[in-house]
Amino acid sequence: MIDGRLQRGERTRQAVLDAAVRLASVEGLDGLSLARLTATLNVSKSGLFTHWPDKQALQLAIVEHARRQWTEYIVEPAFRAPRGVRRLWALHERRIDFYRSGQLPGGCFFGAVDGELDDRPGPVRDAVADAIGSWMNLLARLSEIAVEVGDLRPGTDPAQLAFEIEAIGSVVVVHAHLLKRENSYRFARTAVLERLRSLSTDPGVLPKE
Amino acid sequence: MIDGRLQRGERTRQAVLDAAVRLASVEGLDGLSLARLTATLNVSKSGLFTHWPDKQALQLAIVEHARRQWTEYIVEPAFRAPRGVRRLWALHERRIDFYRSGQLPGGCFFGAVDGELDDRPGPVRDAVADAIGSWMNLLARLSEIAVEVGDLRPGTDPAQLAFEIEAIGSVVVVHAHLLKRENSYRFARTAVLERLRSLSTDPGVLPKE
DNA sequence: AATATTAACGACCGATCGTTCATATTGTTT
DNA sequence: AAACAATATGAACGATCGGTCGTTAATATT
Repeated sequence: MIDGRLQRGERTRQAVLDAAVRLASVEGLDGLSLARLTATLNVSKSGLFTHWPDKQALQLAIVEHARRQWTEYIVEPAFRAPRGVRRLWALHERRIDFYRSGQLPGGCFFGAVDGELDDRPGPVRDAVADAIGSWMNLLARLSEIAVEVGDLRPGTDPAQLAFEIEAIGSVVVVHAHLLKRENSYRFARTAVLERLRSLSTDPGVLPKE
Repeated sequence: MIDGRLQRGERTRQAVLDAAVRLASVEGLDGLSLARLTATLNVSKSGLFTHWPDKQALQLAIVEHARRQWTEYIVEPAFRAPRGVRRLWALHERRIDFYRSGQLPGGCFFGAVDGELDDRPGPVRDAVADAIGSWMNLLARLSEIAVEVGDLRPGTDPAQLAFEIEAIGSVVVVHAHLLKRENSYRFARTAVLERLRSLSTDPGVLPKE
């Protein structure tokens, strides 16, 4: 038995979070004002406080929502690739495709908010740092596994490789949106692909380009 | 003969811009409010309008100021290194040192503002895009020269290499400040150094680590 | 049918935003 | 000394910010 009232609330909540992540990918989390958020929705400003006690709680929910989207669109599909270097590559490829698909108008939620939270302590900052930290750990762990299964040469530093992949992946948004350089997506593919091939024991398992 | 009034104004202007770049490296350009900017200075909020007609004009001046600092602290010193791959490396090294030195509390002005201006048209956005675009062109040009003088292997794509160096350089701020990972600076050094060595005709001209 | 519960709203609050303006202060020119 | 020019200020403005409150609509429970 389903309570129609709770159902209605849940529907609204998801609609707000969807719009919020989209908006925040452009304006950031602080730049996002409640009035402008509700402007494009069938929700009043005071209606937001039915679901979240204050703006900070909403911001935390937004971060959580963006994180779920990231997992759903990028991490989970990549895990359909076989273990080792191919899974690592799939992760990067999915990410670039996600950016290029224009799913979020600003390109990337985390890219839009990381700059404004750098040195501003608080729960929101911690939540974003935790999300990005987990992503980094995932990259490092998959790199480690790729070494263990023999795809990548022994001696390869997983943390170093994770750092490099993340660098290439994160800079592409700025270059594509701010500098309007469409070739950024290709550069980002090439950079990581060549790097992985150079570390691979058998480059043949990776695509040619 | 110097007009003491103009002198005074110029002194104030520089003090404001210095503080503004520092503050904006943490809060961004929009997050920066005039009241908070003047709070730490001996200037009233209305006093700002003596020097700039509105906030946007001030923001443009701030971008210009940050750009001058970037040139002064990073580009010019790097040009004391000999032409070729060593100059390219010096550029990256100076940049990482600038970040690590903590000259700006937020680490990097452009890193703090690029996310919030991604898709928001206007003169400020254009100014930031122009600054970063020039920097990219410099990286690409120095890469090109490094190929021409024979330091880097022929066939090296300067734009691709510039993209990779910029990626490594820009991500280090987020990792050091948001994730508080001190090893980011070392990762960023190693990544570019190894990349350049792998492309060099004579890796001996580059430092070992 | 009467009562609780949940979702959502409009009106309003104090604080802060960027901005204007009349005025004061300081330094230069005549 | 008088007139002028540049710098800087405090008080106030309308707009917008995040947030509160009393009320209504819809659904569920008794």
